[in-house]
Amino acid sequence: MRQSKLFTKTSKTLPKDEVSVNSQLLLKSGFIDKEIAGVYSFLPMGYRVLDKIINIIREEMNAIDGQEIMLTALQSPQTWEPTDRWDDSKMDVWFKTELKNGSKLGLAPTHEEPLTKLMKKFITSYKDLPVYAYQFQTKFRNETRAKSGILRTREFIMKDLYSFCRNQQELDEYYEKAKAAYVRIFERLGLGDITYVTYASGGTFSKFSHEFQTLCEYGEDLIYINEEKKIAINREIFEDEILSEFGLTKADFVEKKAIEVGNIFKLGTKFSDGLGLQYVDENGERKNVIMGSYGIGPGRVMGTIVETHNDKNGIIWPKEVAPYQVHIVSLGKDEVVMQESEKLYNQLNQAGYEVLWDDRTNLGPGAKFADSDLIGCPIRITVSGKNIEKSQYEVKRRIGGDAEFIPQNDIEAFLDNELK
RNA sequence: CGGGGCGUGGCGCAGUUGGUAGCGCACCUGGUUUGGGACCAGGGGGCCGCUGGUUCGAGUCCAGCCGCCCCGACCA
Repeated sequence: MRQSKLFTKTSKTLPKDEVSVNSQLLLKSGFIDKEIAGVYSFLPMGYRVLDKIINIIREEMNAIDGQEIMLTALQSPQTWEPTDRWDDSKMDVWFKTELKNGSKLGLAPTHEEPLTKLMKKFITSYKDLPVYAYQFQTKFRNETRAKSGILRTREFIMKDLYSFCRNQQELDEYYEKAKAAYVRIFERLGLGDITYVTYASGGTFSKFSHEFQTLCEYGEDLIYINEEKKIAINREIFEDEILSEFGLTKADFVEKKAIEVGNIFKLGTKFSDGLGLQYVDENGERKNVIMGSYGIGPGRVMGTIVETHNDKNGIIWPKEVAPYQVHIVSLGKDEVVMQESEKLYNQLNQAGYEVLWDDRTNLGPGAKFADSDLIGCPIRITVSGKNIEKSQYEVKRRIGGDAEFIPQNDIEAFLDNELK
């Protein structure tokens, strides 16, 4: 991408009341735009990051036999009344509206009911199970208070996978596979070191659910971690009685703030019972399907990455999710510099790298370096007259350290080593 | 939903006792400049959040409403 063609611009200033690091950096760099409180648009660079996060999640969901679908955001009360979740006192985040003819509609805050209802059309026998379906879909939640940039919003994309199993054992096995998939996802997203599988309350059908909590001072959750056993416990179940099951006491844990980036939950028969999703087993008996749900919010993940990967100059994207892997910065407007830059740009594109080229000729070096740091691509290559004379490229990692000078012929080998 | 702060060109802000609405950034034109947010000269751009009130006259005073941020409560 030629930066001169990018319609977004970086900004030097921000509203003084915009406090969260993720909103500051993402707004300043032109990755996102705020429409209203808790409602954000993703602009070209931000959407590239979001898309990369989504694709990593998609690959891991496919790897555990997830079948991707796309359910509807518009929902009818009939779908939700059987489980009593159309009632605003039971589900208090509904956005509700109506058709011209007066029929009530709601914007889906989650999708257990519609998918369970859908599955009634396809699941009748034990031979139809298990089934795992997931989607990346916009959820609408009328939060009383949106806050923290893109960490708590009223409209957001969620990956939600739902499992449909014959029995508890099948669910338990799949649940463990999903948990392992989630661990891989957060590793690939660059959050592995600071993300903890956290025990949380489980509801009617299992003792625990699991949250994926990323350590962050700006997080709104409190968790308790034991590094030795790699165990983390959510605040709501941090009690002596529960800790004793792990052979631990409160003194063995350290309190940390964290952001909940994922959540997996055994639903049991709560929804299949409510909506009548049953199958006939080998003996001809009708049984409720056993369900589970598995959620991640890609937008919140993006905000969490920014909160945990930045310095005073801007964002430091992990290589897996950076909008571009390489940022070529051309200094000056010499014909030679521009020609050499374009040659490198074409070469790296052909080699399969994602390249942002700052080809703008109306800015000084300071402005370009500041923009480059703010945008936060992993590798910056500076092309200037003095480097061209020496047939070398000047390469700097966004994560830090001094610039290195790489002979022009070795640049692809260098990048292979850094990025592959 | 309770408390606090704030709404003025695209963005960030100033605006005194009520009296022609300003500055910086960005933008346009011309010129100089180019290794960490350059400079000079000229130029364009405003329902001052909305509605009503007081007044000869309101960005400024009063009332109501709307919106934004933060803290708290809430967050299958």
